[in-house]
Amino acid sequence: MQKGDNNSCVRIDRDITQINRAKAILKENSDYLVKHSSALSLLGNQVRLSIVLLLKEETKLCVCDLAEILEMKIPAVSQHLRKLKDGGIVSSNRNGTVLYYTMVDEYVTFTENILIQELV
Amino acid sequence: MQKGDNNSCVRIDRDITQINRAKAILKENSDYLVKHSSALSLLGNQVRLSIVLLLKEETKLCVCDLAEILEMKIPAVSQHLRKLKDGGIVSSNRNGTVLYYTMVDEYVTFTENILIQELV
DNA sequence: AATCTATTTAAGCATTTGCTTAAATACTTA
DNA sequence: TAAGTATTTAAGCAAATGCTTAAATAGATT
Repeated sequence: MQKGDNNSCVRIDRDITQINRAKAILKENSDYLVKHSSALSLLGNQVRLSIVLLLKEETKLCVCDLAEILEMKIPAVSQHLRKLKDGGIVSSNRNGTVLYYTMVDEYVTFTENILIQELV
Repeated sequence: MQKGDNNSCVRIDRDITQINRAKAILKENSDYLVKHSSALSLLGNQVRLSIVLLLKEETKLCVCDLAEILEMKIPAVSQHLRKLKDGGIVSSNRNGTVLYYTMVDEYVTFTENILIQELV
């Protein structure tokens, strides 16, 4: 038996200075990590990333358009849009019965910086 | 009753040219959307984003270190590392019994471009 | 007011995710 | 080769995700 809970390791040769420095990094960036990971989890879905790409290119689209483009049911698209809206990534503007969705400025740059990159 | 399935909308005034252009955008970028959304879904988890940040700062860390830093059980961390490895974001190098994890070069830039950004 | 269109919301369900504990590997050293 | 350390893998389970259908809202038109 070693120390504490049975799924730990010992590593007497571990670098305690490094461990503490790393813990400090985590603490300093905690807000940041929460915000970014939740934004990224919203974009880490093919449907939502497609919506974002489309809104960037076409400026504004309604649920009905998006459902036709994505070949999905309207409620499914609507639920994705709600998540994007709750996450502050898109906003909506009503024109009569039609609700047009648009990218929130801040996230235009954010997603551009992501989408610009090539992956192998 | 309108056309097709009952969850569709009519929108006779919709811009068919725009719909088709948007469909083309989706088709052109389909590979891209698959790759990026899966990479982003990996980073869209607070634990994994923390690991990536830590590996960027500390160059290399083992499961044991990360478990201590993140205050998590070793198997939980190991499973996150496996996902990151399967996604090509990190790689591992054995030194004796210890497996050190490192960022894959390609993703250093990728994550830097993401992490660099401020979010309100 | 009644109806229609666009959209959201609710409820139900299958799948995925992320943890936990326990068991299995891999490498090292006595 | 036996025992120890680091790590992974497996199994089980609760919570989250993403779809579906059906019902509820919101604004426009008759």
